[in-house]
Amino acid sequence: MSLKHAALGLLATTGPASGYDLLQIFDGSLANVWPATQSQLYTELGKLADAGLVEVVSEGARGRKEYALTDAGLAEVRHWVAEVPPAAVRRNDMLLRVFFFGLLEPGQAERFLREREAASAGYHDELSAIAERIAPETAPRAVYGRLALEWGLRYTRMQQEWADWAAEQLKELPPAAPSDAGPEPESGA
Amino acid sequence: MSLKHAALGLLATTGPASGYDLLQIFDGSLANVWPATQSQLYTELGKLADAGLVEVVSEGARGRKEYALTDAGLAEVRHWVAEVPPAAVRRNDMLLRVFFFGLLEPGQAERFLREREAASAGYHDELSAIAERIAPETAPRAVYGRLALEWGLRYTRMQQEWADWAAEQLKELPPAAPSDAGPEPESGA
DNA sequence: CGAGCCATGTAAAGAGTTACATGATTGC
DNA sequence: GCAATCATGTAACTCTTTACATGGCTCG
Repeated sequence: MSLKHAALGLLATTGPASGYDLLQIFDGSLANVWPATQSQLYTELGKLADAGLVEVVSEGARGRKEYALTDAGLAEVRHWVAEVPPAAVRRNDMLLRVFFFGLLEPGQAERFLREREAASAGYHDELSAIAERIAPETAPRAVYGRLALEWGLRYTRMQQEWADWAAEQLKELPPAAPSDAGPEPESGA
Repeated sequence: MSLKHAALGLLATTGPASGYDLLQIFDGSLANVWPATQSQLYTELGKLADAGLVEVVSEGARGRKEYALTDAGLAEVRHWVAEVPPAAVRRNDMLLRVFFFGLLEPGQAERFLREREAASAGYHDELSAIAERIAPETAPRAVYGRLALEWGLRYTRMQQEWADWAAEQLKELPPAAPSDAGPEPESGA
């Protein structure tokens, strides 16, 4: 549902571009919020052209097709950004695993959380590095990307702190006598 | 990829259950981290049975089929929880919109962020209410669910604070003279 | 006996991923 | 000429959503 709008939005902000061009941008800045594969992008551009939201404005070397937004496409993406409420629930397979900690051996859950803590810290550092790289330029085009980046910094820090907190919580738990809700459903249960 | 493990995990923690039973649990506690539809669950249980990860242990009234984990299923879900690294990137259509703020009229982006701030605050309150409802019981089975709940509390607060911060940032921006990276790609560009 | 819940399934369409397939151009 | 990069497309498969379809049981 949103690759459509991601493609329209990119065309709107960067001007006419080929599928290949858009793909570079996806793999660059946008990959963290909306990854897309080559296959998917080309298919989507075809559909958008059929729908009249984009049009081929020039054909270059090697069969290169340059797409540009139509007025309808611009209206569509503006509407989507400003007026369509963002999706509320997001799937989270990390948290899904947390729900099933009861199935693990003692220590495994804590190890899991410590790994998450470290991974979040590492990801936070990566984002910090990016932030420093773009900050000096104060690139005017990057303002909005910087808002997203700040979200990432806060998110990764939050997750790091949460993982630490959660790991500490587990320490304080009684060793979970396997009587009540133990991880023993086995076949005979 | 994970509905499979969500279903296996539920069967593992709650013991044998029908598709209908699992659906109630999905719509209850698990809906926030991994929503599933009725259709999807029944199909998935069928596939899991074919794969030998679950088996029908009894058939009740109204065609009710009760599924239980097999040893293979238990091994699979334990492996998934403890050893398969959680997915790194998560799509976020809210942040995708942020990248395209340049397309909006002045004020629209700030309004968007204020709405997000309010929505996050509201969601935070909902989670708080849930937390208070389960806290007094100190239900021993809910420990892990509480870790996830705390994640939600921290996440919603983080997002609320970020949205406020981001809205303030936009205020401080120069009114974006439509010279450089302006939102005017139009047809003639 | 009818409403509401219990309970299961299929079909179709929209997204996304992975793999395959092809060929032109540029620069060394 | 060969490698890297530019550039596009198709096919098969999986996952998710929405809608359709069916019927049994329970309680008032």
